[in-house]
Amino acid sequence: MNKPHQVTIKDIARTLGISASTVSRALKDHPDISAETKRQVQQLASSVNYRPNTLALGLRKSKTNTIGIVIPEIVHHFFSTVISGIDDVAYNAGYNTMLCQTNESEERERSSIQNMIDMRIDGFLISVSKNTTQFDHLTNLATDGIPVVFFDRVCEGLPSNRVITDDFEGARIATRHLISQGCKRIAHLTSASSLIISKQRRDGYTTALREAGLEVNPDYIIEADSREAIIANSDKLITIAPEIDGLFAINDSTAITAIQLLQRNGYNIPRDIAVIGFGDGPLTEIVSPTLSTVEQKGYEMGAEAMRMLIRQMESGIINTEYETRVFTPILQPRESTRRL
Amino acid sequence: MNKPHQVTIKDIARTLGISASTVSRALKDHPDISAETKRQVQQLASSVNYRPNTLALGLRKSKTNTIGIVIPEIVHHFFSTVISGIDDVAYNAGYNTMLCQTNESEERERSSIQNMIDMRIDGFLISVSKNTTQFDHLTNLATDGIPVVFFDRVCEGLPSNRVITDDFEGARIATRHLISQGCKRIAHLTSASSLIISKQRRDGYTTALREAGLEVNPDYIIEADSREAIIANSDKLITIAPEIDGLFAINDSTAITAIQLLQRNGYNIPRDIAVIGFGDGPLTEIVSPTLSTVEQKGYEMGAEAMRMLIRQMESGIINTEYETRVFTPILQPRESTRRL
DNA sequence: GCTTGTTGCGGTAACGTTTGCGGTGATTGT
DNA sequence: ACAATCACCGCAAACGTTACCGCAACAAGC
Repeated sequence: MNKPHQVTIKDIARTLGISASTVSRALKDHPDISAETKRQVQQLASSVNYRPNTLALGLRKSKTNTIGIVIPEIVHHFFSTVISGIDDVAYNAGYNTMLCQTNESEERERSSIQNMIDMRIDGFLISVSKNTTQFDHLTNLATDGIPVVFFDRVCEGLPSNRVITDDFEGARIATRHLISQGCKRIAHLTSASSLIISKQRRDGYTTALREAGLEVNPDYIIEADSREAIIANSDKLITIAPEIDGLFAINDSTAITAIQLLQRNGYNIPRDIAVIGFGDGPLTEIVSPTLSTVEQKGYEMGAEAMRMLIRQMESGIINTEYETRVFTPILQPRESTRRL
Repeated sequence: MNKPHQVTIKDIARTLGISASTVSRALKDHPDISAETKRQVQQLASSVNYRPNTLALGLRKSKTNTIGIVIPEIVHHFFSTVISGIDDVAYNAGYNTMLCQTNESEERERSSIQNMIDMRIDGFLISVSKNTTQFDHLTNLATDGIPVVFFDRVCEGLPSNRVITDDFEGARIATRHLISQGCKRIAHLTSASSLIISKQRRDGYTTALREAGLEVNPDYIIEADSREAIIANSDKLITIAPEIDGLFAINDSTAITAIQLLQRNGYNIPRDIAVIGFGDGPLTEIVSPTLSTVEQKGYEMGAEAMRMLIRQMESGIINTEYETRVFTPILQPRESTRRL
């Protein structure tokens, strides 16, 4: 059983003894076509289950109704919720989504984007890789007139549409919360300084300390942003553990791993050291003690990014005005910081 | 700044004063073309950054080098790892991936698949929705000659390519493990009976009980497959809690929620009731007690499914022979079942 | 000299769709 | 009765690419 020929407009035209253009117009209710002809065409079309060939359409109109998602890692609660939000909005608006994970590789980011350009994607939703150092493939999108919305991991310096969380403010809120619980010597687990979000969160952290008249100790800032990184750098954390009474981690899983490490070393959380995370995955209520964090709405961010992209694509105007939507994270205090 | 015209083969032909067919052949090193012409064409092509138009190619060859992923929910650790595996293999093989989540809706499953057919996707990777009751849209794929590999949630009765976990055996292993720890009255948290996987797991559970000479008590089988479902059915679980000494949950998050519920009601895990889950997400080592489970290799399953699909697509032969790859889950005993 | 073969390239059609233009036959207006 | 209007439809080109066929030029073989 070989590939059965998908029925085309020409087939309909042939069996009805009319021209392809008439069929095309009849299908889209063009006023030039008589009611009778329309009826015949539409009936036959639906009875043979005619479906327009999207490739031909895309070729003709240079519009594919497809958008590309470029994301560092799919297996990440935050990112997967973002994708989910994107996909739901896209589906309801009649767009298809192409997905590429870069695995934090710049080279893969470049080639994936190029692939999608080759497929004549209508627009991009991008969260840039941690290791991307050259940004020409991203700036080129703008000069090529392809609409882009960056989310979460945006591209510094490049004017663009953005959907981000207020990382600075979120970190400030988190740190302030620790201070309000009586912490005075607060450490911070951070990520690669190349990422804007980690810089912002660090700034929020130091700002909150200064505002409270507390000293910023560089030894208290450790670069570790994952379960693995904590384990690899456990000695650093253990070294400062006796001195500190608070810990702000750049994300939840890092916070949780730190808590487990500290607990195993005899520290009581939150009595000895209060710990707060960032992101609010599904983990926070499952661990013991439950993890305080600042909530990041991934689904909403994805949905909003998709809506923004649709606006950009459908406005027709490119490159004129950029939008930025900032989501302010919300403090979710739980047991891991309850000291009062 | 309007859309800059993407450079085409015709453009190259025009500036070089040769025909489009020559350019096309020169680009793919056709023997008919002289070395000199090839050199000129290839040099110009790369200097103006020529990229073939995938839509035109797809239209011409009815092959898009794109595959479609249809999945119930993205925000699910297991599924996101599967997607990750798919995407990595696809990327390395030069395929693009289109993604659709059905949100467990049959209607959305149908229309997403139809959308992707309209885009002339080369093949499908599908995990069917929980609520799908009619399967014609899936059987049609076979008659349309479109290669499909089902993974995890396969389509019963429909002969097809499959990548699955041995749910029966996994459940049997899990239940046996509870028995080996001295449990005699073991309850089971299950999912919608329409899903093959839940039926298989239930069968594995009852089989293990019977093999050990233990009685199967229908009251001990509760339909609850998520955090929310447990909370909604908490009274049922609490009712049987005094009688049971073991619990096998259909997935990890259900197991964890059950543990928390039981703990709040004064039960000690694993002393009073030993609990085991299924799936091995990232949660198992984070909770206290750490959760015993049977490990499901999502990434490998995705990768294998993609490889199988590639074989099917590139063999050219459709519909002749179907493959099935079964992954046997591995017991991961942790604290939640340690009674001996 | 004529055939045969080779090398290198161009023309055309085709994939499926849309669209501007034009053309037919019939109806209307004067 | 003649032009103007109208309703309805077909032609052909175009989107970018490739496969098939063919053709010119030139070399070689007899």
